[in-house]
Amino acid sequence: MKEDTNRIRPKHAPPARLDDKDRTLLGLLAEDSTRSYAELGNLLNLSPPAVHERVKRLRQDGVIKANVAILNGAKIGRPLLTFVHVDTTSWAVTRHLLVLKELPEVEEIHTVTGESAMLLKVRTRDTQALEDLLERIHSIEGFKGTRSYIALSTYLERGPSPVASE
Amino acid sequence: MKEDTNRIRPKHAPPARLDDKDRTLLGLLAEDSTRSYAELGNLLNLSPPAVHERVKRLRQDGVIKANVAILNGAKIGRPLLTFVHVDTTSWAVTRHLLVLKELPEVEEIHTVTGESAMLLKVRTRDTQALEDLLERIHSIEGFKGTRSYIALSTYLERGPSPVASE
DNA sequence: TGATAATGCCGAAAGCCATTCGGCAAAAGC
DNA sequence: GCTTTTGCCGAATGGCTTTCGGCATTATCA
Repeated sequence: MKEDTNRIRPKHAPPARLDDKDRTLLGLLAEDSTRSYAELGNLLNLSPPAVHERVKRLRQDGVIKANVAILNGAKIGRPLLTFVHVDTTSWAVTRHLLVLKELPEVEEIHTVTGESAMLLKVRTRDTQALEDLLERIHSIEGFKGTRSYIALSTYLERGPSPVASE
Repeated sequence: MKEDTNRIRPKHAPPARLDDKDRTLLGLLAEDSTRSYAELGNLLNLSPPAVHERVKRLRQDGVIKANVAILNGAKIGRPLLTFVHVDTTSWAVTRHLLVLKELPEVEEIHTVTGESAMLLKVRTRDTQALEDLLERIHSIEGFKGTRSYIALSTYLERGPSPVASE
């Protein structure tokens, strides 16, 4: 199954064993990963090497997937955020949507429950660029239609946070 | 307008002037922010201090909003990703939704076009936790109902990428 | 066009910080 | 009860960030 290579399925990722220090550490890093191990150590009552070992372990276990810079969509020329529900004639067609991964304006691709098969999160320069993208999607065989929801204001946007307790 | 403090509106963030090196630099950092200035300098044909100055400027200009660790939702006890469309009786009610910002399972809050006023991205431990959240939303006055779309598989999930050219 | 200011870069140096290592204590396994 | 494992610390090292002075190029303005 070549198509499954880059798929993220919950069943493939059993929860890791984390203690309270791990969880607060993850919360701190999910908020700001530029903090030094010394600073984190102060907040956790640990020495810098101890914090380092925990981070290293969390990385190896795949709990920390990556460290990335969060860019301001508007300031990099993509002020328009849109959620696109994609209707298909059959589930097999969803495979063809993976070509959209190569497009820089496409940020998320999910298969979802409900009346449409897939959900996209896309960020474009303007409505024209959104239209171009929708045109491209409709050109692929097996697509019935799309429903787009344009984000007017964004009040919160962050990544996954660790649960408070075990 | 106290309520606008944390709102992100495109009109408040005019695009920054970026050259090609800025864009490739942003692309690299959005992908992996652990790269050293020496490594980035090699890729950009710049010295480490030059890269540092650019990153510093991009941070000050708000182009780089933050550096964060991306956590594996499944491994931190939140395997269930759901998009929730929230219907309200009036637009004013959307203000009340901001209390949801405090909940760790809520990752995104947007006002959107279309039949419902708001769109949430939430990540919970299980369907029970999702139900608790929906119950909480419905308990707030002014809400008509919700439509939830559970993510079955996630094929792509990343942040904003800079545009290819000016 | 020519003087001046501003920008962006480099190389060198300083200092902080990540990273490694040895050793220890507590917990877990047998 | 002994052994193994785990997690932590303190010290030391090396790499990297960060600062600084100076230079070249470009922009500004007369």
